[in-house]
Amino acid sequence: MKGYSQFCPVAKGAEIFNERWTPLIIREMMCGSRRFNDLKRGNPMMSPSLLSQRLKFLEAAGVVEKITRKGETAEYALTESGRDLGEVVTRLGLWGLKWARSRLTRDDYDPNLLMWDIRRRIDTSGFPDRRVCISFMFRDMPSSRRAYWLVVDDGEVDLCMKFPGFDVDLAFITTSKTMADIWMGHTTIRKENRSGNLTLEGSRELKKNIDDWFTYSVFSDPEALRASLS
Amino acid sequence: MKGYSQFCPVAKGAEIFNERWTPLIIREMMCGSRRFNDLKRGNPMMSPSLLSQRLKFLEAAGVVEKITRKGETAEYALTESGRDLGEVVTRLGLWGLKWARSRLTRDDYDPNLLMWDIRRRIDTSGFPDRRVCISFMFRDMPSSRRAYWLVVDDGEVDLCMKFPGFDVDLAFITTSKTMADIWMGHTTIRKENRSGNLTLEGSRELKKNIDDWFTYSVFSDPEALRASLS
DNA sequence: CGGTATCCCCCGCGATACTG
DNA sequence: CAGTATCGCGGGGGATACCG
Repeated sequence: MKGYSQFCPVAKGAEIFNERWTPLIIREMMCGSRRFNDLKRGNPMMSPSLLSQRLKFLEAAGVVEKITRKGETAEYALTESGRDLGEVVTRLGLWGLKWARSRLTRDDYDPNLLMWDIRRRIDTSGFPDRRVCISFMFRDMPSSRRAYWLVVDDGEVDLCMKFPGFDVDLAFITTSKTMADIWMGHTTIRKENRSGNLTLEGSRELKKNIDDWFTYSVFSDPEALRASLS
Repeated sequence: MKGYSQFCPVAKGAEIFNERWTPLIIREMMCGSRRFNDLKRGNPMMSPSLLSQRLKFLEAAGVVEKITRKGETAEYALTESGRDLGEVVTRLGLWGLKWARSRLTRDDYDPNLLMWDIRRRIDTSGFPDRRVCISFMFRDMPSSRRAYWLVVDDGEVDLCMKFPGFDVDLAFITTSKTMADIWMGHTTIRKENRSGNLTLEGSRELKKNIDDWFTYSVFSDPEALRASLS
């Protein structure tokens, strides 16, 4: 993007922040993604060349640093400047949550992204010492994005888009919109379960403890999120 | 800008906020501009058609409202949503002030914009009950943007780019960069006056009271600005 | 003054392929 | 897995003219 030819700090900030995709790259990093393909996965519609270009620009702008250790794959991290900018991203998100919810379209409810988000925040600390498989079935989606499996093993959570071949311990059966609304904290698992929009099938134990291991989006509690900002 | 196809509130916010020029339009409104040409003057590099387009978009997004009173010229104002978004703009500015200052280029020091900003914040309450004319001469600028006059009369401040024909009560003689640095609070009038980067010629009275009527940018006091945010 | 209409260029960026 | 290379188009947006 060309500059604004203004000395105003808002203009100088916008020259960096207002590039397309930039807030979403920073958000992804704040959520813990450090590798190229993780960043890409969090932004599936972004082409790799554009992501590469943006990362270089943000690096030059002092927002991101690339860490290359020999033998290891490169990682990207926010600098102090980047973490500061991350607070702007969060506040933009809080604004979006409050004022732009009505602009959500069907296209926005992509289960790929939703599952990628959910996967990241599964709390495995209370899980049994064996492999656990949790399936998600989105009735409203075409076969290509209808079914997902989270495989929890030894504290690791893997997201599969093909049946991994393991017994399913718990199945979520719902729509992508209901699941996204749950994830965003606009409703709860228990409420949607009771109303019939969400069916849970499988382990009683996992169902009982669901509030312990199924962690909602950080935006599900706006007050707490806002309070966490400086 | 096409959307991101993401339900994430950051993405929905960015679909509105991250359009080119949008933060600067909102900043301009926060500073009190309400009419089309005032908004345009605060963003001289923006074409009128694009400004018109953006205003329509922001109106549709619920950020701006257009107020049309018959017989009067249309005005634009921030809605509650827009004022909320204004806080994001301010925080982006605070970030830019802290982390993007080094990216300032010569192009950014446009005296037109600087004078437009200064004009807006002259405090006329302590001025005498007669017309006062204050000139600004930027030594480093070509003739087209070398000289400006602020004419204060009856509490109104007019910005002239041609000599208005009035006696000059006080003259600022400096460079655009020094004046911008003063305006942004990176230095002060007195300091630059002493060091010789700024020459003040004219009324002793106006010089003595200069801290009363020459108001710096809101960004000159970041702590106070931050404290003013919710 | 307060915009709209038009034209056209350029480049951002999406798509795809490919490479180490 | 971690990117780079290439290509082509679409439309964003800059410039200018014009209208009510």
